[in-house]
Amino acid sequence: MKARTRFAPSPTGYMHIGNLRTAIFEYLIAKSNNGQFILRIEDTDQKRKVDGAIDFIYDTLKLCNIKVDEGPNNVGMVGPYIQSERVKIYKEYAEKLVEMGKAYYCFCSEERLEELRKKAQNAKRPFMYDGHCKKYSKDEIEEKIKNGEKYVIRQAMPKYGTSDFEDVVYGKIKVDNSVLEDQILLKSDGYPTYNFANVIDDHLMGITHVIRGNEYLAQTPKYNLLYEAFGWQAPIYIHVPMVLGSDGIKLSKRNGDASFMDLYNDGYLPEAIVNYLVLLGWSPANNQEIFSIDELIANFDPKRISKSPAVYDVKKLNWINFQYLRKMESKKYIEFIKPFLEKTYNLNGKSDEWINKLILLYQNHINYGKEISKEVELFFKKEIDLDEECKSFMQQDGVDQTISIFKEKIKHIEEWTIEKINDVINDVKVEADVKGKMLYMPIRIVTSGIMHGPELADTIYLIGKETILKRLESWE
RNA sequence: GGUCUGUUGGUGAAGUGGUUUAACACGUCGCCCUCUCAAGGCGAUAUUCACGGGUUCGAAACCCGUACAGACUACCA
Repeated sequence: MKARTRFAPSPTGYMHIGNLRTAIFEYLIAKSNNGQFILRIEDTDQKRKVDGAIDFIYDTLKLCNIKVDEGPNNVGMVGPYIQSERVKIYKEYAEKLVEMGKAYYCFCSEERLEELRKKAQNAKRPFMYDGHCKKYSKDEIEEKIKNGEKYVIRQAMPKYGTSDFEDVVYGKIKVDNSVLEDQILLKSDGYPTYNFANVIDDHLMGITHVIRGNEYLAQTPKYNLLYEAFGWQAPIYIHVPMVLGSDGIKLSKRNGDASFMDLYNDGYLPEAIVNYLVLLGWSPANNQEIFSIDELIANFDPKRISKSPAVYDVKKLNWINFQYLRKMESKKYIEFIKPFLEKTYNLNGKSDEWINKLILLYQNHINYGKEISKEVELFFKKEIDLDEECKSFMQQDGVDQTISIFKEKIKHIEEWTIEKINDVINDVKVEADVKGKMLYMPIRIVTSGIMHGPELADTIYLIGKETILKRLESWE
């Protein structure tokens, strides 16, 4: 079966990873069924609209290697793809529904609704619109509209019986019709509500699989009633569990790094983010953890989506990103990391060869791009400042001798290469008759000022002859 | 309050009635390697699947109840 899925965000200019994950699931289901992935912008709430949001969504998806087959910027056969440009369509269908007796005009004022709400609250009863406006005749309605009275169109829910449907991940969901409210389909500003627009659009756009957050699970019977009223076939429903923050609360802007762009800017690879996100709430039949997008398409099975919410955990993302980073080709890796280095350090006067070596030195040290800056700090410090641990190490017998031999040898080194530096260290080993810690640590401390760092010869090489000699001179 | 949903270790999770004395991965801890850090290797880390009943020869898995959590209950999506 060919699938058509859709990603239908509202254009708020921000995408948290829960949203992105839904988009990924939608994309994977479309592609694993040889189908299309559609982008539809749900901007029926005009107050929340943000300029440039559509391009932002396209950019994000593109970074993630998710190709939009049809959408506002690459229009297909079932456009327009922005709901605010489809208001005529919704109005037409809403009126059709009224004619069929499945919906009705409602002229109730906000005040009246407010009063009903209060009454319900006082009586500790759930609030439900009372169907007050159902009573108007066709003529009365026409009259009211002619007089410019504001109206909405509400769906007329059945009062008895139950509605059920089958969800791919949650199974059978059953709801009593009596708890379904006569929800608003068309708002008084002429715009449809989400509840209406999504049904009309999904049908008109030929959407076969609806993938969305499980907050819609209990609402779906209402949508099915709409499909039924029009005589349309309801799509396959795949409701997905929420993504929670580490505090166990639903992700939101306030979680900071829960936004894709924040992660991207911190130097997480989009492939790694996608890979991680797919594993939140879904698991493959085998134990594979690292997936290319094509492998995901080949392996994704919506039946294996979990029912319970997943907590977003950066530690695992770090690990996955690290797996991608370490497997990158040197050239690509350097290209990727360099901007993060440039952000914190002035690289003027440093050769490309130096920069590249430095970056490569840390290929298996960092989890994400931004981490490079604190790792390489020692190579940009002018002064070294020994801590207590270093100082006390340097108090030991024989250390001074090791240093002076090293000083002498390194001063007369022929070429400043890692190999030659290693030769010098080896010579010191023989001449001073020390090895292991007693050989390396004194040299390490005097040259770099710290006890922990990458390979000594590399470190010395990158710090540079001039600085090394200066540090050795000022020792004692 | 009502409706719907969920509950396996710090985290992601496997598991659909019987080699499960609960996989795998992240994390954490320990050991090895090593001048150190990182990486890598090895090992430890849930007497038990929210709780209480049942069904069954046998339950994390099936049923019922309770607790807790979340979502929905908007002219938001």
